Amino acid sequence: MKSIENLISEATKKALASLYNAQTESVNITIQPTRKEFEGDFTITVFAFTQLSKKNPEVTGKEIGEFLKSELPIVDDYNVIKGFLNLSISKLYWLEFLKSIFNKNDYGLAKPAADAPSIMIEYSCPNTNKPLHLGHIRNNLIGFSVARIVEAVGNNVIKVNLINDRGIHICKSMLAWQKWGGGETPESSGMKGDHLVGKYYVLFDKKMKEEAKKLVAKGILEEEAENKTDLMDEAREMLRKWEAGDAETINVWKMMNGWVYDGFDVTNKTLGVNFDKVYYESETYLLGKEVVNEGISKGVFFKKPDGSVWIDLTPDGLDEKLVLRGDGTSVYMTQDLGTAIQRSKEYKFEKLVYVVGNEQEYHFKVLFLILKKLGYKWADGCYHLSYGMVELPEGKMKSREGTVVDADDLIAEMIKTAEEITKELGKIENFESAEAAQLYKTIGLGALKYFILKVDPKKKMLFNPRESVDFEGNTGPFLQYTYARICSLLRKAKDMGYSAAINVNDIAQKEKDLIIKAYEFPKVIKESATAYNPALVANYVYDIVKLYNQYYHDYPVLKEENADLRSLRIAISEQVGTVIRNGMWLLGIEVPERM
RNA sequence: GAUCCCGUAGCUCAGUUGGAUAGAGCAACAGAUUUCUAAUCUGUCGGUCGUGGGUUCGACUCCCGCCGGGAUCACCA
Repeated sequence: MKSIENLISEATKKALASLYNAQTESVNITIQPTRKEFEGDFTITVFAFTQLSKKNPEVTGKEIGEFLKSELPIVDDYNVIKGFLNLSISKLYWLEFLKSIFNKNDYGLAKPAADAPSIMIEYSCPNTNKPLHLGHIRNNLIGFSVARIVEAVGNNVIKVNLINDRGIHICKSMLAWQKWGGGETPESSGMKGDHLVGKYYVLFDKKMKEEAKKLVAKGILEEEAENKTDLMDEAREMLRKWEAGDAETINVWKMMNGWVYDGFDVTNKTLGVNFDKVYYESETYLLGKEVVNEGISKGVFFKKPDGSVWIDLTPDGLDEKLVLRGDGTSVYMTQDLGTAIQRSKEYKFEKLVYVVGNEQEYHFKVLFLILKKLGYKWADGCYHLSYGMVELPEGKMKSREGTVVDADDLIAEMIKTAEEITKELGKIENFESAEAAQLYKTIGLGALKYFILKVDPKKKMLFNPRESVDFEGNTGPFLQYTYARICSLLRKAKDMGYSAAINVNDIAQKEKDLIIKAYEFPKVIKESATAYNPALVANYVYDIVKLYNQYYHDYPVLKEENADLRSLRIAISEQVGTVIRNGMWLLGIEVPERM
């Protein structure tokens, strides 16, 4: 079925050709929803056509409107205000449209064909030296939601994680645990593994600073002191041992990373995010070296006298960039080159999306440019989904100042608040305790996820703890509530023997508004997939929910005595419920059937 | 110093490839429940869209300058 916009657009071109004898190949026709203060459903801006018609906008609009009205059966009427041609689409058409999507539980969600393009999305990418925090939550939620959205427009999606499980930071935790841990484990301490390891990372930092302070007192420069501590030496020594494959070091490393993975799994499972494939840096960090050699022979890279390898990007307006250290060891760029190339061999993807914070924009610009210069065709399909930092009312999160919002704490807090508010409202007296616990989780996480996803990923966002636990207005629980209320309505309808049906030939304005809104759903998903922006879906769901609540308030459904009207209202309610459920699915937010 | 991003109501955010009188939520105030879930709905208050130019029939949107905030430019990750 052709979209209305297409029909209108084509008919308008026909009008221009037949009325004004115009060439319409290159004419761009802008069609937008009519603003609600005017009569009509779609609006064509006619200013641009006055050159073709040689008449003023009013007259041009009228002539085109008249043409469309007689030519297009779906156009019932039109009016022209200033240069705007407002078209009213026939109510019968909207009812037909409603019929066409009605009972489709997966409305808006396309199933990817087997031969559909593949898109790889990398997100999360934590270090294993400390637990996840609010920044990771934003990353996880964006990555997971974008994956669903991209899938819903018909792509095959491969969700991947790249865990930074090696390096000096992990050695710091290990060293501190060996020195002062006394053999403590998650079991013996009762601590979640990632938090336990994080505790030793913090302890290392504290002890090292104490040592550095003494060095400064002895006259060593402050900026050099930390690097000159014995503790840092020991940590570096441990890293060397790790790289040399020292058995004892590897064992401790494996054990402590295992604790961290168990911890991450719990957090990710609670958040509801997952991956198709997990990469570990310990397995990929050597990958890029060969590529560097190839690059030298291809003349893309060059070697400096000290042996370090560089690429000159000054012709591209960037700097010279190091791709391999003088001692032959990798830098970040080396690994990322190698990993990307390996992935391209493992999976045939058309796009590779990196969900990474905007502080790394330069890095990815360079990475993609190098891949392109190395001749990889798929480099054009690489995209850095660069999201803004999460800030707190008192400023940025700083681990040194202890202002980092821990992911597990935050999630627990949201769930607790959901419980308190639910109990306060006294809505679920007849719930089993397990059912109630599930509901608190659904609501608490719904609030958190929606709070984060409703903001454009590209923008930095302010996380105000007080506002995040607000469950009224433009919030996740508000959307969930509307869904639950629809479910309740449908349950009652069923009990009363009423069913949904579309047997009318007239509808109220608010009903038409809702159908039009539902009509926009697939379009919104497409836009949101193109822009990798879940906020478009979030804001859309909010819009339709707001419209529906007004409708719910103004129009009785079950109390309506006219059976046809009643059935129509049930049908509309059910359809809105489907849109809410599927929209929330795209955001990774669950919806409760009662709350 | 160079490059990039951001600046919309007291606060948090929307605002489609440039379109009509710039919209929501929160906060404040005033209302609506014998009626399908009031986590709801309605109303009031709130704006020189940072600022000055330019392009255009038309600019929050595009271009240039300036002001303010942030990020990046490591043989760190």
